[in-house]
Amino acid sequence: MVAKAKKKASKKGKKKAGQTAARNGVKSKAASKRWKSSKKSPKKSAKKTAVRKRAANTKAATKKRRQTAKPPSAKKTKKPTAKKAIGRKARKGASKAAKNRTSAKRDTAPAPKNATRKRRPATSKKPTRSLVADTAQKIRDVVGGVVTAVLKPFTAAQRDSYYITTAIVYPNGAPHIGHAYEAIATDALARFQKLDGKDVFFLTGTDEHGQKMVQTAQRENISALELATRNAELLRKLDETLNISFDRFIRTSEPAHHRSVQEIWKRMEANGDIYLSSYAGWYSVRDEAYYAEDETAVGEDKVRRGPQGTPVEWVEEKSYFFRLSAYKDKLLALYENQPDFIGPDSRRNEVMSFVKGGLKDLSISRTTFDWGVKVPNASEHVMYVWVDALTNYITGVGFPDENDKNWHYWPADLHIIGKDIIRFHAVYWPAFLMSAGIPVQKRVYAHGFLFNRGEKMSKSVGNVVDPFNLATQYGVDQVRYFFLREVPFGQDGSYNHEAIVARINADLANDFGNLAQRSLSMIAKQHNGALPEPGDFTDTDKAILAQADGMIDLARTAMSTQQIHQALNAIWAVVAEANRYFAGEAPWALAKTDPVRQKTVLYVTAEVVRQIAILAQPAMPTACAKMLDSLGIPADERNFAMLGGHVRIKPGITLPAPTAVFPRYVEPSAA
RNA sequence: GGCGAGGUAGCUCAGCUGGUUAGAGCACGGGAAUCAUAAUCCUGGGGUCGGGGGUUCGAGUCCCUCUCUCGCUACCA
Repeated sequence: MVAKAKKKASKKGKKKAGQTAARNGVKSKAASKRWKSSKKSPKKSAKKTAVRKRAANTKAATKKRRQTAKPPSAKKTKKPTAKKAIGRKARKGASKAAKNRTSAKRDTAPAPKNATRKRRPATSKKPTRSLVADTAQKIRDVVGGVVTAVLKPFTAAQRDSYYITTAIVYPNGAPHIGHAYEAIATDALARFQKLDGKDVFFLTGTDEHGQKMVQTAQRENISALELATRNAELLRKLDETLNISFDRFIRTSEPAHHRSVQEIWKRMEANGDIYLSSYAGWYSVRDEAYYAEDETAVGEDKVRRGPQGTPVEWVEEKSYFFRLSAYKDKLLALYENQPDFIGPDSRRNEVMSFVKGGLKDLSISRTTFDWGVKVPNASEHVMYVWVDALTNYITGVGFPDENDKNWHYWPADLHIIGKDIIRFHAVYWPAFLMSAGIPVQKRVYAHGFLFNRGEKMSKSVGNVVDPFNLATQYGVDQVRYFFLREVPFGQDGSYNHEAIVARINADLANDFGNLAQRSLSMIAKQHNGALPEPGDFTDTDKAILAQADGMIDLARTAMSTQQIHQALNAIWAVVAEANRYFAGEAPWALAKTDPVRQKTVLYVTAEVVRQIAILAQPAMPTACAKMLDSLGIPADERNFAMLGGHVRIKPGITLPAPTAVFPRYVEPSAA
């Protein structure tokens, strides 16, 4: 009983902490607390679409292997001890035979189920091709509805621009790994669209106002603006280090932003949605949040404290309110009519249930500090948090100047944010926009949090990782790849040294880097660096080419719902298959027995590597550029229009000496 | 308390509208190859699918129940 009560109490405290995340920008410490104990990452909708593909891949790959394998029955008498074991083995053997039959059947099946299988070559010993088609279809089956919904409001003809944003960061400290993660992911999404032909605008920046900034600055004996400037520069430097391709870095202290915020305020006011009232309660300066009476307690020192353990004081102040309560039905209609407005699905469910529960009006101004945007015609008021912060997304493209050269980008296609601020982006922001008569953004996608060895990063635990150090230690592209591939986007993720090294060495050095190296060095040594002219393609060649050609569609499908890891999975399935192809064809042996055939194999491999390198650019721009240099691909032939098989690498061109693009990570001590 | 999502190999996870023998990656064991950044390829062992009922010819896959985990949210004190 007591324990239960205690548990409840703490639960409540945590919850409130999360709600007051307010000004903490992208990720609040307090909000993060809630995730501390979560051992497993939430498995939600993302996972469903995510892994289906992978499963399909691997399954088919296994089938293939089994087809070429010896009859399993030959080995079945190994361990006749346990009855169970025998039964098991026997079953497995039978299973293999059955699977062989089915996959054989599938390969000769009369008609593909659907158009997506059109690339499937006529016949082959490798069922992996159909696997690609299957995969594509499966992804479509799962997310197809969503994809079409995304595109519904704007057909391609009407709109080829793509406006994407990160959340703006609260710069009261140095940027941490969470900022790096969000920037990397958003950058990969932005680069993908750009390479795919979209006119992309990518906004990021800092949310600089609020009392906490003032307090931190006071401690350091500098002004809030100086503090903001210092940390904004650090953040910008981090972005540059990580190769983030933002188009504009916005700071909310900019005069342009103040103008913009005041304008949206006026429009909301003109619409009758802002009114003056008063706000009273127990206020914690340190948390910058109000607490209900029952959330506070008087301690032994006779000081009343809030759930975060910070002192609170009774404050009554005039405050402007936004009539959020009037938007319940409109918001619900928005979620219904635009099912893809919030992602992942689990977040959508949460938001909808929150809104269904009824909305309270929002306090949107403060008189207790003045570091912020002044309320029009009420200069003793400063805007409080969300009207100010959220409006950056329209300031960034020129609001309120609708003749601005960038205004056509609005409404944003995608706001990438942390899961702790989903409500502000999926409830408040569209309500503000509706009130002001501005089109609502298309979509909000919430990513998860990162944990160091499963634990939240904290100074006391001593596991704070500086994102700059990560980049230095492992390499920028390596870090980017790791986070994008390792963490299903939308779920929480965990990272540690071993996992990072494993990805770098296995995926990048061994699988991809070495594939390029082993083929290109053969071209360099045996063909004087000239890309050989291929002979006729065998079914095997056609199979691997078809799989490479199919990558772009898979990637597009995955990326349209921000399943970045899924796109990379699809690409690396081809990397694996290409290694199988190379080993199977053994061009080093063909050099002596069948030189013509060897040329074809080397050509096909180069072509597959080319497509992989082009498609992996959003994740690893620099390394892939080097790889494409090694393949002699001109700068203007590195976009996604060059994928899919209608364009092939040109034989005959002389390639520069290959260099190791993805070196193995060797422990410093062992080096 | 309400709503929602989950509990499948050592780890991370796939398994669509129920169908013959439950899968992958990583890790581990064995073998092959030697072009390549000692990088690759093949192969094996290992789960009775949280517990218990039920429906069905047949359930990881549907229903009930218990239990545990996680998320959102309300309220009491």
